[in-house]
Parts: sequence; structure tokens; C-alpha cells
Amino acid sequence: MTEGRALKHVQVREYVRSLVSGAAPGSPAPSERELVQRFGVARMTVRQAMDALVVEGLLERIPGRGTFVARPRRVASRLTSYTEEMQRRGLLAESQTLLARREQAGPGVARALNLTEGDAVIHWRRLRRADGIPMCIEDAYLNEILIPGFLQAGMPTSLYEALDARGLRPTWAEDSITADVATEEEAGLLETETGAAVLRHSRRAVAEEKVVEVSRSVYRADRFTMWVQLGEEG
Amino acid sequence: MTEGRALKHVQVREYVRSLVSGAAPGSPAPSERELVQRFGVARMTVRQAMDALVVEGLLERIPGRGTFVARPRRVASRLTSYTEEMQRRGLLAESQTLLARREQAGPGVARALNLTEGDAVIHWRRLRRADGIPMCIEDAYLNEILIPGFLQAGMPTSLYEALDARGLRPTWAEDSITADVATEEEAGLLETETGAAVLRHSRRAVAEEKVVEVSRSVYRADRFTMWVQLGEEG
DNA sequence: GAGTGGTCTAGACCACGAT
DNA sequence: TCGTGGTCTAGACCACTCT
Repeated sequence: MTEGRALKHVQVREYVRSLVSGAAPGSPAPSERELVQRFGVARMTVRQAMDALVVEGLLERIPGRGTFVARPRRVASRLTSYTEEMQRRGLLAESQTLLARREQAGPGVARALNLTEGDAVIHWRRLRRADGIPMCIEDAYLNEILIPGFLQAGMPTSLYEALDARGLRPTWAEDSITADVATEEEAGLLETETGAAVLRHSRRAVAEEKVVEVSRSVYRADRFTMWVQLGEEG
Repeated sequence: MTEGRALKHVQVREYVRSLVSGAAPGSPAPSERELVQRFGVARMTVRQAMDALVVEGLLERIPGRGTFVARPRRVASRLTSYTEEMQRRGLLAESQTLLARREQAGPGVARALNLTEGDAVIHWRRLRRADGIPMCIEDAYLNEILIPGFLQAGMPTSLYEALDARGLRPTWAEDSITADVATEEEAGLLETETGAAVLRHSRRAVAEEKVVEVSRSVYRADRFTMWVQLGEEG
């Protein structure tokens, strides 16, 4: 209807999607035979369309009864950047670059980035604030080969948005989280006391099968609680 | 072959699965027409079988070339229990019950468990060790209605295994993680110093759409680093 | 009994990749 | 040119639910 060129199963799929988007969970979707009539296609074609929506988690089939809008599934946390995370909390995210330069990768960073020691990496150290108050210090190390001209382009507000623009938005990450107390230097930057509780967060972020970012952050524990959703429920 | 009763697409699917299990990523799977011949079924039946394995992430189709064993996908962390987590680290998990009784839910616990204040909950406090050394103190609150006779049955070694036996294995959880310093009481139990860094971990665990467990744990930061995998990569 | 989704057949034509 | 997966047809029978 809308697209003469579109594949039939795509047409049916998008028609059903538009029908049920916004509908309450449990609402009935059109029956398969009804869609066969409406689009004048074979039932297998309709099933192909519906299968996609079922896999997506939008629809749920109940044999003998029909097809219905599925209850939204609880899913694992999406990978978010600091900027997005603060926005979600209703806080204004700001960053102050303390350091941004080309360095030779040390042994730890090289291993984490799948590079050889001495390879060029970009080291970017920022003091990050939320609503104007220090929240964390982040040291990010980036694989320079993947993002040529990054330093010259001027530092972006959001690292993940900048990576996204290069088609390297991280989609998977391995994080480690531990508790510690602030060193004197950290306490100074974070405007807190030496010995105050801090959360240390390390991340190894992957995009397109390549490790693009390795970072170490230290958060003021009095300002930051990490939230994680794990697993998946039908 | 193996099962006369089995549906044809299941037979084909399991045959292909057995063929490619253990095969290196990139190895070719049988072509669809080859399977049509072998099983004497229609091509749509073979496609149904292969579709399932593709959705599962086991196979990958490349138009014009064939179907191949997919590279293992990076997925988000599974929901694990303390016992499983320590096993994964090669440590011996032990628990010492400090308290296990029926209580009336306070406001916080009631809200977290979707109950009304004053409803019966099971409060289970344990000192957990790893290789004999204190690792954390955990206070778990369980919805008694979902697990009648739990206290009388004798406390199990693993809470999650006990829930699993009742068909209530948590599949999804909402965790919060923050850093703090140990109180005097905590330090005593954990055999560390008052003011030492600790990781506070709260969990709200869901099984079958019902909140079954709410817990608060405090880990010795010198012994415990949390690992989390986020997102998903094709 | 009427309607639903689940399974299955025996073909067909297409675009694409390899040779 | 040949083999591959992608799409599509026009039927069929089944088990199940609802009324």
C-alpha cells in the first residue's frame, strides 16, 4: 500500500506494527487469515511477517486463541554513556578536559585494547560534573587507528556520540566495579575528603567486534549509585 | 531418526545442531536443498528449522553463499547467585546463617516485594565466605506466599537452587551498586577494619513476573570486584 | 462448529556469489 | 552457468479454544 517496491512480508509486518504500536498488552492483533484476505497474500507470507514481530517481542502467539500484543519484556541494561546516564537521572552532564593527547600504550592499556605495547593511543582525562558538582574522574584510552584525526577534530561533548558518528557506537562492554577510598589527588578534584568512599568503574567497550574504548573512572560514592538490570524475562 | 514422534522441523533442527555443535565459526552448514533431500521434506520445513538456529545465534545466513556457523555473540551477563559466582571464580562458597525467621515487612521491603506493609516475609541473614574468608553479609527478604514451608524445610545451601526447585528461578534482576565504608558491626563480621571500603549491593530479583527476592549485601572491597557484561553484539 | 495458530507440501522465480 | 539463500503461492490437516 504505502510502498509499491516493498516486499510483501515487510508490508504486512509494518502494517501490523503500526496497528499495535501503542496498543495495550493483551490487545488482539489481526488474525493471520484476516491479513491473508486484506493483502491478498499466502498465509506463509503473513506468518513470516508475524514471526519477525514475535521474535522482536512485540507480539505473542497463543495457539487456538490468536495473536496478541505482548507484555513488554524486562531486558538487560543497554550500554549507556555518562552523558546519557546523567540525562536519564535528570542531571546536567558537563565535562572538563584535564588532558587529551596521543600516548604510547602501556602494557595494561595495550592488552585491553588488543594492541601492542607502544602503539599509539589517545588518552583523554576528564572531570565530569552533574548539575555542576563533581561526579567522577574518567581516564579513557582510545584506539587511534580506529578514529584517525580524533584529537584534531576538537574534543566532542559525548564520546559515544562521536564514536557513533564514525559507525563505532559501542554495543557491548565488559565492566568491573569495585569500592575504594579516594586518594588525595582524587579527593582534590572531586571536592571531597581523602579517604571518602569512591566507586571505581572500569570499562572495555566493543563496537563492530573491535575494542574501541578502555576507561577507568572514579565516582564519588555519596553522589553515585550504579543501576544494572540483568537477565531477560519473557 | 532419533524420535519417530518428533516434528519434522525439530528433527531437522536438532540434526543440524548436532552437526555444527563444536564446529568452528565460519564452517558451512548443510545447504537447505541438501537437507530437503536428506529428510524428504519441503524446503519451507527446512527453513523453519534453520530460522530457529539463526535466531538462536548459532547459524548465520549469507545470501548467494550458504549458511555458516556464526561467531559466538557477546551477550549480557546472566543472572547468577553468590554460589555460582564464587564457583566461576574458582572459590569455595560457604554460608553461615545468622538469622532466618518470619517477619512483618517494613515499608521498604514491602514496596520492593510488591507487598503491603506488615505482610509476612522471610528474613534470611547470612555471613558468606569464599575459601573460608569472609566475603559479604547478605540480608535476603523473600515473599513467603510464593514459597510456603520454606523455613520449615531447612535452609538450603543455595537460595537460587531452592527457588529453582519451586519453579521460581530468578531470570531478571534490578541491582544497585554503591561504595561505602564498613560500620563497626560489619567490620566485626567481615573480619576487617571499621572504615574499610565496602561495596553495597542491592538486588530485586524477578521470577515468572513476580518479585521473589529482595536483598542487600555488603562486600569487602579488598576481596570482591564485580564484573558485568552489558549490551549484545551480533 | 467455527476460528485460531502450528505444521507441512511441492512447487516457483529472484538476486547474488563463485567459477 | 550453477548453487545459494530470499521470497512467495495455494492449498492441506492438526490440535486447540471459545461459545
